[in-house]
Amino acid sequence: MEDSDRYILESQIGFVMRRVVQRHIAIFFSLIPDLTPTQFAALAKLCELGQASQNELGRLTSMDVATIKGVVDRLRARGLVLAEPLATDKRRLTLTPTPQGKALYRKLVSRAREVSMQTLSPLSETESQQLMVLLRKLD
Amino acid sequence: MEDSDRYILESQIGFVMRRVVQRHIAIFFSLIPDLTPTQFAALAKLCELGQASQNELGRLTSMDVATIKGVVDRLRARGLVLAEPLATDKRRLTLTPTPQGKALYRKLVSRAREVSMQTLSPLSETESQQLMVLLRKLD
DNA sequence: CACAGTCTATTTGTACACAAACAATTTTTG
DNA sequence: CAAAAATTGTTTGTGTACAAATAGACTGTG
Repeated sequence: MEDSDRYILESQIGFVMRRVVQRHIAIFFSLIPDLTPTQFAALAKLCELGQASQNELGRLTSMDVATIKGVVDRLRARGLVLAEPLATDKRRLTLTPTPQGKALYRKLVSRAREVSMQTLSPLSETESQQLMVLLRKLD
Repeated sequence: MEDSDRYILESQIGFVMRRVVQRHIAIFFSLIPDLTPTQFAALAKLCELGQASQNELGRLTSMDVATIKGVVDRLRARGLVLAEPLATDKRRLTLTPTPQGKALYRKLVSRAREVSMQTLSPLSETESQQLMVLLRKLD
């Protein structure tokens, strides 16, 4: 009764994940100080698609409407993304990466791969794959 | 060359973890709307310790000095935590859970266990343990 | 003992993250 | 076709999260 009553914060999945994410973000920042992980994700996805509406980009990068707006606004302010209203649907804002946006993405993508590698560096190849499989099930 | 050039956002550890954390927070909120995960972590740790300085509590819950201040301020505002300057070291703020804070913690702790269980519910017992072992290595 | 370095807490500024409410526009459907 | 429903984007408010700067208090060493 005593023992089962104890709640060990450090053993909870949420707590451990928060710490792992903190470490990951620190690694990201050390290798890519130019952009935040979120901004890079949005830019990467937009470069992959070539074009997308703001909402669409948010959905594909798992960002809330309010969040993606902020992220896109900052990318626009830095001249990495262009936004234009869509003629055929006046609700939508069509986003396109600018040449600078594409260039920055191309420059940073290898470092982004390195971020993932460094994050997983305490694990063996097999362990890394296992982890990804398990995390995907929680996705 | 083509294939190794592709950067698949959805396969990156950071992206997947962000999504898993989002799901976890949603589960947390559905079971414990009273407090945020962070607030609960701080309260739980403080109840475990009985007492701690603000900085100490921050370190033990992996929160930045500015973050723990905000969290503690909100717990104090709700009468869950009491803060008193320490006579023997005037820099420190001694934190103690109030009776209401302790009562709330006792009330919520079983639900917090349930949050962890629901988060891990897509995994078998063995898989959950594997995941925790792997995440701890990235910690 | 003095003072340089460390520690604690606060403040400010930037950036996610999400809920809720709103306006403007499609789209659906009765 | 007209009203209802859904979609897109914006705004506001709350809550992490972290960097950097500051002030006050302690500690250690010369």
